Amino acid sequence: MAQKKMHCDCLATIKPVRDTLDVINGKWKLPIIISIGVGNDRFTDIQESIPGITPKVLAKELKDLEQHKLILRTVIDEYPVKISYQLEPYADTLTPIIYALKDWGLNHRKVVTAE
Amino acid sequence: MAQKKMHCDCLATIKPVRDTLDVINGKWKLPIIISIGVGNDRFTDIQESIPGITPKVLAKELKDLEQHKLILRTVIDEYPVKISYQLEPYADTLTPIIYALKDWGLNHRKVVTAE
DNA sequence: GATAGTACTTTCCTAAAGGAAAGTAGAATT
DNA sequence: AATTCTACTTTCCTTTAGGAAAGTACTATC
Repeated sequence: MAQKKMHCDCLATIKPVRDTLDVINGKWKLPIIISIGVGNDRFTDIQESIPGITPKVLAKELKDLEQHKLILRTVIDEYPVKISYQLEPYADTLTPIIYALKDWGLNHRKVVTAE
Repeated sequence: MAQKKMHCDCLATIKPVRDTLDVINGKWKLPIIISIGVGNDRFTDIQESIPGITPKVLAKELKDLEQHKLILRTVIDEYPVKISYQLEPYADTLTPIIYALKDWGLNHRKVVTAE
């Protein structure tokens, strides 16, 4: 028998984790979802609520998130024309992830500053 | 008074989330932690357990994770010299994040294939 | 002296992410 | 005709991530 030392299989966890990372990867997608979730529905408000984001990056990420059915873009036909961004209900399923990341980040800051 | 329309403040959430993302960003760090956590402690085993990873990328990410005190690198002085990678206890604090990402990924696959 | 085994490193390359600064579009107001 | 407002777009550039293929270092065994 070709008995080899085998690595332990962990694909059952790695694969879904990577599926998720493919959707919410990068520096900006979760911050944008958080910002919209908290009530910022206009391009400029979202931009101002996220330090360091440029309009180019914001526009690109908003398109990505729209394609992933996480946010909804609505044109409001007033003067001047406004655009409203809202979370799709599906975006709420990201809440546990956001809280897990927030909690870890808060604790990590304590750990790092305690050093 | 210079009353402006104000964006809603969400920095209390965005900042810790970004702190976390700074540590576990990229395609490979969480898969590596999962692999080591499940029992793969050797370079080659970790490499084989994560589809698509190259030795160069694995070596770099292992160094990053070691610097962040998430894994421990131990030299075993046998012949041939072996290296053992283990999770630091601190890496266990990432478990809630990993499960949240795994659960979301599993559900997302259902959602996407149902379309 | 050659070979094997483990854990990488090196080189070279492409693609994607990110950023600064300025510009544009379309309609209403002055 | 010029200005204002919102929501972007455009250009140009730098940085980072990722990947393929081959090579290296060390030591023990044959």
